[in-house]
Amino acid sequence: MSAAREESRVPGREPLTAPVEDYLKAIYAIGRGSGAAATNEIAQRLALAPASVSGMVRRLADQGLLAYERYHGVKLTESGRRAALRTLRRHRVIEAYLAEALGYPWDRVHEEAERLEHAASDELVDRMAATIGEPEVDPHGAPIPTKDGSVDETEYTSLADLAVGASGVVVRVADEDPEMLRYLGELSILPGKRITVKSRAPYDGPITLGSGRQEMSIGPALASHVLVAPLADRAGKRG
Amino acid sequence: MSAAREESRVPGREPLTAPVEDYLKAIYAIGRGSGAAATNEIAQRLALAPASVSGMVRRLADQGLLAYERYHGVKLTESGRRAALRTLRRHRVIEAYLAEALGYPWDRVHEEAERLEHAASDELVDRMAATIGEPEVDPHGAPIPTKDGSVDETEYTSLADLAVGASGVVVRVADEDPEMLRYLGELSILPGKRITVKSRAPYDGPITLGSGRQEMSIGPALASHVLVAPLADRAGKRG
DNA sequence: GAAATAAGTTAGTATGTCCTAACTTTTCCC
DNA sequence: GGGAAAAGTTAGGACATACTAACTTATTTC
Repeated sequence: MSAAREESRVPGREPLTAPVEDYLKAIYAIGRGSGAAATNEIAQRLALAPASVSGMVRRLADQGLLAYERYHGVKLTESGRRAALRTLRRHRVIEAYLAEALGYPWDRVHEEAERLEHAASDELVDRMAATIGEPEVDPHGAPIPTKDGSVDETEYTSLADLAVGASGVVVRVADEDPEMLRYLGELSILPGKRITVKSRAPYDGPITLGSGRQEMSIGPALASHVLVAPLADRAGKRG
Repeated sequence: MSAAREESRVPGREPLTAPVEDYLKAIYAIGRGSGAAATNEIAQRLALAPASVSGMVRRLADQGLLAYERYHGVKLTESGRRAALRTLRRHRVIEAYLAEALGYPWDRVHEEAERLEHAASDELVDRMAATIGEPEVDPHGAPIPTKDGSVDETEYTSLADLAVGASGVVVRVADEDPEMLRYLGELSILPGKRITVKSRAPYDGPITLGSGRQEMSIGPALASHVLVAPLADRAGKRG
């Protein structure tokens, strides 16, 4: 490799390429850190052909980032997990910074962060985090991994699983689709909001919610992306 | 190309690759917008083998970004010049932002900007510029191209060319070497500083400068990177 | 103006990442 | 448990970018 390529390395971390970082992030997201990831699912997340994934996971396994058994999916090694979390930290700090410091709307931070995360040095990310007061979550409520590689992996309840009558505080919206985010924003279903399930139509029908003095109705597909911390004032989970 | 690659395109501008943007910037810098650039000089700036440049330059010419005549160097076309200035604007706005908003020292903004310039959208760059008050120069005093593609191309006098007795205001340091920048910082030779040439030793010897109540001596190699706007209070240029 | 030197090009190769087409293995279902 | 469907792999190729080695063109120098 040339001197120019050497120079393009990002200081403060291993010189993983952007595609490699994307693979690791995807595998982490699928396995939530622990479980195995299927070739097809990786391919779908990254919008690649399954054949391309087969080739790449072999190389990542050779580099010690993945444990790979042919025909049986992959798992992150400890080293792979650390790399994935470093990228995830960069992504989420950048998202938080764009929203806080530069006034980005929450539906557009993801796309920008998706590119910057590969180019930003750890120093930049740390300065961003310090400037906005060491945030613990990104604008969608996703937890930001710490520098030493730990993350809050609490599994929250989806709004689609909250029983009628139960209340909860929205902690996270687990989707980056700008349209969906804008719509939720209009309904003011945002991290921190308190919400009560008023009713639920049968056959996976619309869910009626109360939030403050507002009342609204959303479909289960949307609700499934809204994660809440249930409040212990009434019922528990749905059956 | 795959959907993933499509997605990685930066919105708000042509999807030029990072290497292509680097070539255009280098060619612009060599030709200062107008003149021709030699293959070898491009290669040296980018730390590439001349043969690699021959290949790339042909492709850029095919794309209409360069005018290329075999064995006779290249020139930017109007379209190439515009692309170069867009990248230069991104680079310099980012440098200014890193220094202003994130407290980066002036000797480290270049390296970070060198990577971010390829990943940042025009929207991000515009928000950065707006946030720090639409700067006109970067931390080294280099002019920031405007969105519509114009730049201040004033040619300033180098400190090495300023006559004994003449004064000037430092407008720019035309080098990105961190060590050099730190040294100049220690001497407090910074954009905006007023400086007088007190004496000049023969045979390209050290130049003695006065700045405020300070007096110091620098070599001509260093002085040649310090650009000044001469003040009309005493002598003119050195012959 | 011809030889020496400098500058630039082509040819052939490598690397990383992607693709499609064809094949193999695993899983599912009756 | 055997065949269909789903999942995954290999083979072979493309593309962008880089390299080295060998060659060609341009420039300098006497």
